[in-house]
Formats: sequence, structure tokens, C-alpha cells
Amino acid sequence: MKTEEPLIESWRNLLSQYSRVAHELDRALQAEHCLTMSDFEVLDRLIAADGCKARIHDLVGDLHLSQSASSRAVARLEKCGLVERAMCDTDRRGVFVTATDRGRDLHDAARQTQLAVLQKHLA
Amino acid sequence: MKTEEPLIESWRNLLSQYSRVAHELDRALQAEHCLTMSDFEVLDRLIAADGCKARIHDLVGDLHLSQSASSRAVARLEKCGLVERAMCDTDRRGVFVTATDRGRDLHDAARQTQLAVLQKHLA
DNA sequence: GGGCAATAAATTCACTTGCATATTCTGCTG
DNA sequence: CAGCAGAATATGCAAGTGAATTTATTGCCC
Repeated sequence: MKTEEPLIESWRNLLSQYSRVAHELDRALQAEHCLTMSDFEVLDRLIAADGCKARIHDLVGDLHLSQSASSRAVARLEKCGLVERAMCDTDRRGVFVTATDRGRDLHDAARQTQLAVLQKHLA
Repeated sequence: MKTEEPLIESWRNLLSQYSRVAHELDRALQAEHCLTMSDFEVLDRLIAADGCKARIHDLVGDLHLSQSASSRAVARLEKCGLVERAMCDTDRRGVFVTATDRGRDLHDAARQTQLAVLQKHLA
């Protein structure tokens, strides 16, 4: 099996490593915490933000998700009581999202799951 | 910004590199050849197979796609006339998929697109 | 040979996604 | 200050996805 293009070879490696880990992560987070990988990512960025609080607009940039997908991920988290929306006083177009206590707790737990999966499939 | 867990750091890098390249690839293949990244992958594996012919079952293993998604990708390619299905004589549960001439031509063209994108976003 | 677990593929279903659009609000500009 | 381009979200829609199920067929064991 010759390796015609090293570039294609790299891409295939990237693709299969990503697929393997992403699939496992998604499965584990879903099974143990009812969270999508995307949901977890949103929660994770939120927790990392100053005061566990950020505007959706600012989250989108980090998320590898479109604006609409991000908006809906926040909606899902809100429905689960992991996050709260609040009007932004200074700009009423904006929406602040804050992690609730349950959100923080779940994040702590999910983070352990994430680490375990990464340890196993990315190490 | 401290880097608490190198493992998480690696995962983030993997994720963002993958997202960037995959998004570009998908966009370019769609725009220039009306092909999904998955469609192209199926076609690509098929062309690589002996005689441009393979059973769906055998393709699935390489594809990073579920069996159902693979089945549908083949259906899409067939609808576009890039691929043909044929009963498998020795096992009538199986289905052989063969690339048509148009399929081979489109693959050649799409491969150039792929290389260009990889060159630009993975180099 | 008849029955039955296992296999290949297709299909149903619930869900997520991105694009395009609608809605609400801000900040200029005249 | 009226009007209007542009920004921040939400939503309608079409499409793709995986898990589970269905359908057809095979191969084995009695």
C-alpha cells in the first residue's frame, strides 16, 4: 500500500483519530451525564469564563459550532437547569448565560468522564 | 492562561484542527462538485478498491460512518449516477457497488479540490 | 430437509446541524 | 430625532447522522 500523498495521509490520520475519540466521548458523556459533546463544550467554556458567565456571542467564537447551534445548545442546557439566561442590561440584544450550581456540579463530574476517555483513547 | 491538563490541550488542538479542515473541505466539495465529505470518502474508498468495486459491508469498516449512513451515502451517489449497485451472486444479501465512468471522472476532479484544501489548511 | 441464529442492507425515528431568515435592539448620520 | 445599516439571538427548514428495527438471505445443527 503506497502512500502517494503525505498530505492525504495526515488528513486520514487526523480524521480517524478525531472520529474515534469524538465518538467515545459523545457516547460516554451521553451515557453518564445526558450531555452531548457540544453541550459539554458549551458548559465547559462557560465555567472557564469569568464568573461562570458569558454572552452567547462571545461563546460562539470558541465553540466550533454555528451561531444557531450554539443558541440551541444553550437552550438545551437551560431546559436541564444547568444554565440560566439573563438579559444584558447594557445591551438588550445580548443574553448573559450563567452556570447554575447544578451546572457546575455536573461539569465537575463530566470533566472526570472526559479525562477518562481522553486518557484511554488519546494517550 | 495556564494549561492544566496537557491531555485536554491535545484534544482541543485535535478538535479545532479537525473542525477547521473538515468545514473547509465540506464547503469546497459541496460548492464545486455537489459532494458531501462523506460522499467523497465513500467514492474515494471505492475507487481505491480492487476494480473500483466493493461490497457495502466492506466499505463500512473504513468509513468512520455507521452502517446506515454508509448505505445512504451509496444511495445518494447512485442517484447522481456516480455509482451502480449490483446483486452479489455468491451472497444475495450483499450488494456490490461499482464506480461508473462519471464517478471516476468526478473523483479525479474532487481529489484535486481535496488536495488544494488540505494544502491550504493542513500544511 | 426444516428450523433458527446470525449476517447484509435498507429503513424508521429522534435529534443535531448549518443556512437563511425573522426579530429585537443599538448607534450613526443626516 | 427619524431613519436605517448592522449586531445579537431565535427560529423555520432541509439535510445528514446513529441506534434500533425490519427484511431478505445464508449457513449450521438436528
